Amino acid sequence: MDLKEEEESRCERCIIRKLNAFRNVDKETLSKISDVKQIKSIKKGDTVFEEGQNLDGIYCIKKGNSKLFKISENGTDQIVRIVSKGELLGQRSILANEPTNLNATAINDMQVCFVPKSQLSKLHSNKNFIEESLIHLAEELKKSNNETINMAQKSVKQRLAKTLLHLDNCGCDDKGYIKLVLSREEISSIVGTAKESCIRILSLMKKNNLISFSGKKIKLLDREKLQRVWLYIQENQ
Amino acid sequence: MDLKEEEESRCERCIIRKLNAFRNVDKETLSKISDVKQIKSIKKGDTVFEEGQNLDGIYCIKKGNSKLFKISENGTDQIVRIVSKGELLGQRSILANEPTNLNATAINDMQVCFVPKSQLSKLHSNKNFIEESLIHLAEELKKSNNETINMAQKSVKQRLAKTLLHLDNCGCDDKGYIKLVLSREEISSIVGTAKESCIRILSLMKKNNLISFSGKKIKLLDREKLQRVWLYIQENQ
DNA sequence: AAAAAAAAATGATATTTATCATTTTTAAAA
DNA sequence: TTTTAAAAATGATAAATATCATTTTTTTTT
Repeated sequence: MDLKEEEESRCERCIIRKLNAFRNVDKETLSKISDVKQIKSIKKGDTVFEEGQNLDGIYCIKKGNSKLFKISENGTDQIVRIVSKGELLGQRSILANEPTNLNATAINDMQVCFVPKSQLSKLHSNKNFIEESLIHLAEELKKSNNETINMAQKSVKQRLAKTLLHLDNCGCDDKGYIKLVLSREEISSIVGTAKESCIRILSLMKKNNLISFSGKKIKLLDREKLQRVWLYIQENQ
Repeated sequence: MDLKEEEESRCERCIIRKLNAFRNVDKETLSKISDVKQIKSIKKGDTVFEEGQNLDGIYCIKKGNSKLFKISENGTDQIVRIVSKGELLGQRSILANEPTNLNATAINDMQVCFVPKSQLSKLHSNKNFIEESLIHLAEELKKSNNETINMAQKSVKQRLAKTLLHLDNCGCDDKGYIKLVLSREEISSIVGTAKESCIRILSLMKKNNLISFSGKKIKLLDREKLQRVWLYIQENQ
């Protein structure tokens, strides 16, 4: 077994362990799709796919992160989702057999496994796979509905607190800083606000000892208070 | 065939014709589920289901409209979707096998067909049905993502214009008024704003001859201009 | 290391939207 | 029909957020 194969096999295991969509697919089918799986490297800032593009497969993230976003007329992006290791990119589009409705760009250097449509159709006949996909889409729909409601009803401060808690939940480094390093502009694209507003509130949170910075990196100092900001329990500040 | 059976059979045809989810299901399976289908009447303002409730079936809307919404802490609802004749209620929850995440209430007097879970599982083994469900959820997810983006990036005026165009698209009466009559508060719950803000903008639109009123009913006078408001093409006003 | 460019931070101000109070209109009940 | 209640409309004001200008800091390039 040469290095490349070993690499692929490791990726496979990673998918099996981490990926809901493939969790219940039998080994035979998995080995069938893994035969043709291609591994691609995508540099930070590079595009995985663009809105309106016809995909001929899905991407499984092996390493790194991608942002799913829409570009608005005035140029400010809206990030809909951050996709991480073990998750799929392009699933909705492939399942609906439609062009993508969102852009996907690498937030940092990525490695992805590409599974062509032709191979996926093998999985399509697999009842477990299609049922997992259903459950996954149902889950995403619930989350997305909640996001809509949050955008409509929560203040920028609340949404920012929630975003920080969410990013923190996705992983910290050994010093407690949020692993996923985003620019202030990217953070405001998640929150759905102007970057100046975002920066202002971050500064305020720092002053109030809710968070601290190290360069661009952010560390949460008081998760409980941030949670209370998110839930809008007002206190002296 | 007594009246009740005739009624049921008409309902069945309505489903077959109008409902994507059942479009490709074979007649045999359909007749199986229609045997146990129950017809329920739901009065305006009454609850179909509440957030957190465990459903034991889905509702097909035969007549009337329902709003899917979430109640926020401060009491202002956020309407996520208006569901109309031929569409399903509770689908996401049943497919994910989870409690509902939204409330469903009758906007006007409704008639619904209730299909119990036990009957649906027969459909679950039906490849067409489950694939249609996948496509439907994928479509809903795309719409919901767009909603999130609109909430984040469009003004109240733009969102209101879009809401009016959408409601108008769902049907008008013979005099051109939007069929679905909503209170100002319900409209603002769709738009995601305070009812006073909503009323103010409606008044302004009326003054500018974009719309007219007849009681609570609204008629669109200039769909093109409303479209331009939605797209934010500014003009003298 | 110095220069240039990009990102972050801050201030001043304008705009949008929400909130509270009040009046008017419409619908429902007695 | 009169009374009562609810919904819609309007005004005044406050709060939230965006925008533009400028400075400071960080990062990148030469």
